[in-house]
Amino acid sequence: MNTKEKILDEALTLFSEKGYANVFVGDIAERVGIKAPSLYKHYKNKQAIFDAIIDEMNRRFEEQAKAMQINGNDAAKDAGIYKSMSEDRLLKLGREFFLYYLHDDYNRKFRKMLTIEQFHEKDLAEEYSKLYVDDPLSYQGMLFGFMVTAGVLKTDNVQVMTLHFYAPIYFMLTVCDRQPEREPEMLKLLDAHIIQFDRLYGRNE
Amino acid sequence: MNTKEKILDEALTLFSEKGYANVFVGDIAERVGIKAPSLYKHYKNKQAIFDAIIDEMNRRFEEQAKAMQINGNDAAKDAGIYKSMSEDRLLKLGREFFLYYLHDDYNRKFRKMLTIEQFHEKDLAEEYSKLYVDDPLSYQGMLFGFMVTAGVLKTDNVQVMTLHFYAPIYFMLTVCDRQPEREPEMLKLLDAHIIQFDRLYGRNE
DNA sequence: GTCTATAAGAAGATAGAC
DNA sequence: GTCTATCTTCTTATAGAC
Repeated sequence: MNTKEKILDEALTLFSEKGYANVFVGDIAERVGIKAPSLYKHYKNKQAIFDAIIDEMNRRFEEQAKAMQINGNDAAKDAGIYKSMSEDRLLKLGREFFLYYLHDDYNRKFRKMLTIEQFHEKDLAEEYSKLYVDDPLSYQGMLFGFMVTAGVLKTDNVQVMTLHFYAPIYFMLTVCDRQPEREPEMLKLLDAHIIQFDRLYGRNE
Repeated sequence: MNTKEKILDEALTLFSEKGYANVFVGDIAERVGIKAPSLYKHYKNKQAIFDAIIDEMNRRFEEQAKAMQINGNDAAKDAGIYKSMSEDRLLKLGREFFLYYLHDDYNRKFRKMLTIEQFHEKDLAEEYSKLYVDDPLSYQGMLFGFMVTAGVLKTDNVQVMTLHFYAPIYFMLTVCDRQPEREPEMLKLLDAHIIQFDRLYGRNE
């Protein structure tokens, strides 16, 4: 990793812990292993570092979204994989999603940074809602739509069913972001949530 | 309202919009209608204002919690009010809870302030989780426990049922805090959520 | 690209008159 | 209790040598 990338990396770490205003250019420089003035050879000013983080994370999320869309569309053609969607498989999927979002450094730090900065600018509020409200509901809603078609889930309101699946997961994610020591407790609750979800919405044949 | 109270009030408003670090003592003073140095006759320093907000809000929440506990216990003795808990009544209760938390100035501003500051100190993380995770789950879990006993709701896991009711409400609350223009959309979704919740968990006799 | 030195300005807080 | 004036410290950012 070159210096310019390392600056973004360390800045993200600090912003996610203290928020933009409480991080000083000198703090970032120290972590990178340079002095504050050297940092201005890489970025015009402190705000430019923040903006570069947003741009870089947007790039990554778009890349990821594209990959998921392809997966989703491929899966749609093969309804068989949904027909065989047992409770165990739903559990595995839920846990993987949860643990990935929780433990992936970029995801966790960026989410925490946006949590702190979401009220500061309209753009950031929209970014937060896109990433943690609308995109997940839309993507998971699509998958659940397939499952309803395939007959493994049953509902007359896919949107609310998706909300019932995702909102508790989001809720537990925010608890772990705030209090990482509660992760074991939340993992247990996550399993109980998915099992109950499957019993409520599954065909249970 | 005297000056000392007005300082707390204006500080809370500013902290909830910009976060502690982005609010300057002069900003608070200006809103109160005095100059910055005068403010130091009322509070030792900026941090003392923040601490006083926390203390004052804790006092209010404890007061409120005490009142709710009394209501809850009284209600427990009168199981009849749960037996007659129709879908319409559940809807009304859900909406009232949601709109109160969303529109009550102290609630909304304090929640936003804690959202911004939750990662800054362990105490604040615990405060946030107490107010918006554990206390609501515990209180609503108690009410739902009564309803299960009364036979209007049916489940073998009250904890997860409570999570299924509360997490979507919390989720929609955070959306409205971030993007108040989405309130109508969220109110519609709230109704759909509660109706579906009632159909999933209600006895539907 | 990194450093030291330093300018420029902001923000918290105090002193002391009224 | 409020004000003006001021101090001190911190922070961003630039200048210019290496």
